[in-house]
Amino acid sequence: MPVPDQEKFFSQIITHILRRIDLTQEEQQLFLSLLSIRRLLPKQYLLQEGDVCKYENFVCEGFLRSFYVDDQGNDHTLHFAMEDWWITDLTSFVMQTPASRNIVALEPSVLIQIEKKNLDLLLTQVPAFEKFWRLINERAVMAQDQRILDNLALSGAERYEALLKKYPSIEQRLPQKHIASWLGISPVFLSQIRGKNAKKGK
Amino acid sequence: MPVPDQEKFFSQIITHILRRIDLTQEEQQLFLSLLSIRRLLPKQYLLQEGDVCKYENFVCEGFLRSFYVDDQGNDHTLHFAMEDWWITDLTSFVMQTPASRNIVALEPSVLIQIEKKNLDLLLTQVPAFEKFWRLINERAVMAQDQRILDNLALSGAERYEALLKKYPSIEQRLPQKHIASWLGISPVFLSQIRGKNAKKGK
DNA sequence: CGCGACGTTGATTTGCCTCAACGATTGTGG
DNA sequence: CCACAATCGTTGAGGCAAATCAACGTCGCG
Repeated sequence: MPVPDQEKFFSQIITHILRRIDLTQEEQQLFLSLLSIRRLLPKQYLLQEGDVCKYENFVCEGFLRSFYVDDQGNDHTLHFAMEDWWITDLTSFVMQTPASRNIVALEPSVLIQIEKKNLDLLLTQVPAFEKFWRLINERAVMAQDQRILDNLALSGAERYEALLKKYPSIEQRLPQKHIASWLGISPVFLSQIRGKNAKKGK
Repeated sequence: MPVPDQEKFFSQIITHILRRIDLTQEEQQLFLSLLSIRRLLPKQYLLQEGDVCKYENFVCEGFLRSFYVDDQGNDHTLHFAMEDWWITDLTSFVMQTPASRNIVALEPSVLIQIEKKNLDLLLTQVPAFEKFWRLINERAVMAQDQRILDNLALSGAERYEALLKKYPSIEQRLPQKHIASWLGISPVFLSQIRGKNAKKGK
């Protein structure tokens, strides 16, 4: 029995990919044949610490969070992912080693997954995908570089401001504690920042 | 007049590349024809904030540092680069926009440079290089991801310890203030950490 | 209705910074 | 070759940003 809406999600990822590289019909078909669709409910785990990450995941719908839990049980948010974003534990995926982090759905989500061995196959069969992943990685490097810079150069309040500027609607979609965790500050402190900003009529 | 030691540096970068991808003799020759060699003295700038970054730079010899200077004049170290590493301002290079940061030599250095338009040409002429840069970017993503995680989850002292574990000889090559700047702590505080570690017989 | 998750607010503590003074080292010009 | 300046690391004192702890109100949900 076919996955409901499979066509819709496949066409979504094809659109996403054709924005960056050109593919023939045959190449597109090969690509699609290597994918699978995965649905997650809120609080459902896509990856757990210790497991080997088998997939690169493209988010068709929903919202995911990857985070690390330290010895004292505090969790630290590494990444978020929403529609048209990719998410994985890259180190675990590339090296096929146990993951150091968890990935969990925050909303009902639909993902398209490609398995490691299928991705390897795809890259040899259709070299255009090398370019695609070069570009994806390139963007990731630039974004992470900026995040590192912000962590080094800005205060908690400034980082929050920068985040809001880049993703104005983030607050509608995420509990504050996860935003705080991504920023690297405590939820209590984020609340204080918001309190001050509110007074200043921002 | 030929650059002294050019052959040596070219063979160094070819070795570096053949570790990751296969190339024919012709492809290697094309690649080499797109490169240029650059020498820097200590304190000499490779890139200055505001300039557009024209090159990807491969370090044959020496040591470089990229850093951002904030409004208050504090500098923040983004990256180091030593032998067989690449360094650039990726955002400036990819988008051809003014750089937000500086890159400076800390030691006498020899770089191999490839210009943006030559790299673009190379990528279309020799698709194997797409794979090469995908792999380079992949490594960068993994390394930066770990750095972000360390910044979120570890104290200054712990980050220092992690750095020493990964690069035990880093202290021989870098002044402490640059290490502190990379770690995101003040030089004074790093000195205190070292003082405590020394007492504990570490 | 009652419980648990979340955000807020206030009090206290702490990790790290800034400022300042001081040796040690390096480099530079006389 | 030496004097001087400049740079660097160390050490101590005081201060601030942000964490922790705790109590409380709100909301959504079983």
